[in-house]
Amino acid sequence: MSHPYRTIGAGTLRSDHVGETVTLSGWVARRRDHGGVIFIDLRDASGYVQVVLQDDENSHGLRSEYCVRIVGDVRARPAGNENPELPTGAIEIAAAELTVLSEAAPLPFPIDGQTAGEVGEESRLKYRYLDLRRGSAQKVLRMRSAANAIAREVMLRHEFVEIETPNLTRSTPEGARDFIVPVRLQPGHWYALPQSPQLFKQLLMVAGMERYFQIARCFRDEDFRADRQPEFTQLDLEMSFVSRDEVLDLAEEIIVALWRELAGVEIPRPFPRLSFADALSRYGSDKPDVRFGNELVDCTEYFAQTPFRVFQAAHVGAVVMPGGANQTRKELDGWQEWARARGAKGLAYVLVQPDGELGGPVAKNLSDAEKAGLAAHVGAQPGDAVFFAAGPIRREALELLGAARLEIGKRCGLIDESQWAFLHVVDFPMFQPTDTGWTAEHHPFTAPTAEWLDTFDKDPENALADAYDLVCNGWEIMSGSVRIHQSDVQRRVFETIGLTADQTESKFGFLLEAFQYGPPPHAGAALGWDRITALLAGVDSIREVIAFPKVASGGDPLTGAPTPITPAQRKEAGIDAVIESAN
RNA sequence: GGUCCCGUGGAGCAGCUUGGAGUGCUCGCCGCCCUGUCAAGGCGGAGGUCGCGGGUUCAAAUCCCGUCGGGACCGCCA
Repeated sequence: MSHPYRTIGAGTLRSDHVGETVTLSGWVARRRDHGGVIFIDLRDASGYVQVVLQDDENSHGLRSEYCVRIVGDVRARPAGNENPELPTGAIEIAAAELTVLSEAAPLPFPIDGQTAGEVGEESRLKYRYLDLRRGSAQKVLRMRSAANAIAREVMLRHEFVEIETPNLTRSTPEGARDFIVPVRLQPGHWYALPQSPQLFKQLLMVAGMERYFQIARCFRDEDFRADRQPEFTQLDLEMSFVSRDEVLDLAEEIIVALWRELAGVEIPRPFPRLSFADALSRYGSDKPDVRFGNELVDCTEYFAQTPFRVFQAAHVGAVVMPGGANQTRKELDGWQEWARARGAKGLAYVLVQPDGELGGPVAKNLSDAEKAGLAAHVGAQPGDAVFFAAGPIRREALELLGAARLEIGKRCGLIDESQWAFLHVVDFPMFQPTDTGWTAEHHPFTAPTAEWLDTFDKDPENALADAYDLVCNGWEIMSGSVRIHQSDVQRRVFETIGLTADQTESKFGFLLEAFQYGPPPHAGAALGWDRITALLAGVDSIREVIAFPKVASGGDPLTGAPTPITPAQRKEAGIDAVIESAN
């Protein structure tokens, strides 16, 4: 039986098919018109094959990206004309029949060819359906599909249940701005799109599902970054009757399976674990890139008696820039600008001269004893530069140095790009200070660690939460926590962050009510699926792994979204309805 | 809300520092030639409000101000 369009994939043809008559359908990737004979590279989802056509009006008129059907015989290429570069290079199709299924207008940018990857992003997104015809883009989306399948396999093997949760819901307690949707049936009332399925998955634990997962779309109305889109995908999961390590084990299993099958790399387990406190001290970040060392050095004690006013601070730290002493004045000034762009006053530096003497504007402010031992204390060699951050708030000083460390890593080529450096960051602070008190660092349902169960509300500054992040090469790719299931603990958390009973009732009364009916101990996490697939694909932006992403102003160049609405739509949606009790 | 980079025929770039005719490169497009190419080749051709507006100047792609669009980052995103 023959198929009207295709009997076999173009890219699958090999020498053993010689002699067969095949029907192929696909696109004209390239054509080479010699007059009497015309070669075209026919592309379909399986790959390419060379088709040989005799010159006639039909074949001569073929252009790039015409959609065509070819019937012809597979034959071995004439001796000497094989192309070992191509999987199908030993054979070719002698076309007996050519049907143009549809023509293509001249292309807005090259699809096949060497410049294909260099096209401006706006143009690529406007014609995303053409952009996606390119092999590299196809590969990425197919890989993402495979990643989904691998994750599902792992989850189902562990008896997780895949459950969908609403996209039209109410505002949840995460910290981001909500996208809101007017409700025609209740003018003046609005749905919120979920920032994550957080509350629903906890309700599913109350419901006795025990193990839930979902490849869930999440929505947060915040500004874009290379790794942030307003709608993004998480592999969301929650487990009953487990503690932290079982969640981390499962996460490792998912990651190892993904990297094994999609990157061909065996990631050793268990992944290293680092406390938040150590991550901050050593790397100045809660998502350290540990593909290189060059760790921060604490200098607070070292400068305890310093005559230099700037270093008479609660916290002084340093990071070394190898070979940084021979930077030009302009480059060193550039670092000051770089630091100011991050809200710092500047970035003090000392240059270790080849003879070991210290140079730079800061050196003359230091005592002789300080100068003598400084290079040894921070681990600097002659020729290095040492950057310092000092200030009243330890975390701020360390984060500035952490950013400098990353920048140094990039500029000095310290980062081993071939490496996959996974680690769990654990024991986050439970609360962070606000102008008036405390707020939850993670979210208000995050449990304290066992040591802090009795005392977290007496010492919120130092209390630790049983929360965890998974980091790869400096990207946060998973975040989760053990949840609170005891009502008295929950009540104490609300009191600590200053929520009144009325506020908790109106914000998440339904969850607290559910928790009156025998909630199981539970814990969970969400894996940033766009970031994980971007890492696997080796691309710099998650836009590359999303079929139809948005640009930084929130628009989609292809559809033109968002658009204004008509007065009729506005009226029908009830956007302008006023509710007296609204606040 | 802020900082920085980019915007030049369909694509990707150079030209801008030091103002002087839309000047150049690679690719694509159109036509003709061409029977073994695979980034085919040869000849010829078309295609531009230099993002937009204003200013300086005898003269602006080039300098200045503003604005729009894209990107990176800070803030923001627990």
